[in-house]
Amino acid sequence: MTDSSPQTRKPIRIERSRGERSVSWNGFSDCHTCAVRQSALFAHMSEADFAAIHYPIDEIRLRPGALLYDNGERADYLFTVRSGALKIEHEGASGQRRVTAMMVRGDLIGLSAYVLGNYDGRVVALTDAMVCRLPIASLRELERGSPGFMQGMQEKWHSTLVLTHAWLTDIGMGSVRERLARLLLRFPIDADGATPLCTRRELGLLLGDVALETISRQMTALRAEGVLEFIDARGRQVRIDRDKLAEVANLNRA
Amino acid sequence: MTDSSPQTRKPIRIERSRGERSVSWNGFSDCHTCAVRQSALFAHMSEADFAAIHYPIDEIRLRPGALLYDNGERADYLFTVRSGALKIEHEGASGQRRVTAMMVRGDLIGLSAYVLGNYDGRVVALTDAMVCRLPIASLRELERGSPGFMQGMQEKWHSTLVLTHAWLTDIGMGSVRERLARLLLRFPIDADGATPLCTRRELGLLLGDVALETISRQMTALRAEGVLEFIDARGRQVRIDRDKLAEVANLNRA
DNA sequence: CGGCAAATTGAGGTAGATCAATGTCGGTGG
DNA sequence: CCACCGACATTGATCTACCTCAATTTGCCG
Repeated sequence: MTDSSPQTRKPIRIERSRGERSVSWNGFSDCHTCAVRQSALFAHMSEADFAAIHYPIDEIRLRPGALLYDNGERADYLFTVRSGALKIEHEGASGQRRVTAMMVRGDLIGLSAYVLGNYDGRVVALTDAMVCRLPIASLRELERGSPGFMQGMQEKWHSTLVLTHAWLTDIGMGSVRERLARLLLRFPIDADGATPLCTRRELGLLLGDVALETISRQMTALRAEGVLEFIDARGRQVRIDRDKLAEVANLNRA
Repeated sequence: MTDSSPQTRKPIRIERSRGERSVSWNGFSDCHTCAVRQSALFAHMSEADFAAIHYPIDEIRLRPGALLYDNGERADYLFTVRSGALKIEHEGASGQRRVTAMMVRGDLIGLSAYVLGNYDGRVVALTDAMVCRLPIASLRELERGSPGFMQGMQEKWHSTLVLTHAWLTDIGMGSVRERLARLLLRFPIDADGATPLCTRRELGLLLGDVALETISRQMTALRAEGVLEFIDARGRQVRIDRDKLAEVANLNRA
């Protein structure tokens, strides 16, 4: 509908490398055809509202281990996840890190920055991932323009809280075996039915400081039971028998 | 300033007994002299705004174990804590309960109900506690009337999130000894310098399903070390050497 | 006084941590 | 192409923090 001032669309190279792991700009998002648009922030926005965004929405590719943002950084963008998985970490008073959520397709990242102006927590990619980068300035425009926006924002905010609570109970309680099962079920499946994972060490951290050896043992056990099939020899990509795995995950209190 | 329509102030007996444990109405809150008013929702509200509340703010006394509200109940009130301690519980997909926060003096309870209309989670008193009951209808009036209100609400909301994250890291990670130490430090101290606690079982649940025997052993150990002094014979009330206890709590990663 | 709920204390079992060795893949440089 | 390397995974052998089961004690309340 409107011309989204194409001249502002200069391709920005985001360079925030972390060893060889990197974050890179990947092109402009075609929001109109994006499946995520339905589930994300814009669910009940009209096409007209949507077209009124005068800033470009970039698409960013993250490799495993890449840092999307760190705690306290000045925030100009929010993000929605298109593919892959990322973790949100928060730091305790005495320096301990704790994962408070895992974000997948459709989830909105960085929401509290909309209120605070700075990012709260730390976001790292677990697998290869794609995110869309939404300029906060655009969102503020929308807030002025469209009436239902702020309510949608609040709902989204609330659902973030719910997400965290679900994470806590699912991932924080029970035997390692159960919790690992629940965690694996949260990883997104790609087109060919495979599930790309992160390192065993990282899986252990996601479960809240579980030794990587313990994870390894549980993984091999699950493979032996036919719940997992290793695609990659290292078991970085697996095929999951979701019914069986759900069974394992549900062995909790009556 | 305004007449707060005293005729609406009929003393309501709240009866929601739970065995002998009960919730009871205790009188009308004198908000103007309430120390909590500073830290709570009304921090930057003018006296005039405040006087414009046309519903009574009741004060409620809760005995240990009393249920303030349960998940899914229709919500007409928010609460602020005047004294004592309460826990917030959330239920996981497979029925496990997990404590997601402990609320003490000045904390605001039930905030998400302001958006949803129903309570999210379950709130139970850990010790004797007093809370103020704020009619949501009043808050909506304020939202219309005073401009800074909604922002204050969002900040409060955000700080709730931060509280939960702090809880997670402090209480969810490390040895039982450390975590117990951090938990004890969170209990409020009453006028005479004593700290009323809850049962060992309950302490175990707060730490996320720790056996009550383990708690008992740790408590006696801490007493033997002179970190705690038991006032009550049963150790339901203790005097805490906060420096020593903080030391115990900080034995974490370098 | 009897009865009940909470706390303590002991003994033994177990999930998971820790230490250590080996195996395997993927890359990088000669 | 091979040789080497570093990161990751596996596997085994202990070790230990914590759970579980069980007995006993101690208030507290009708």
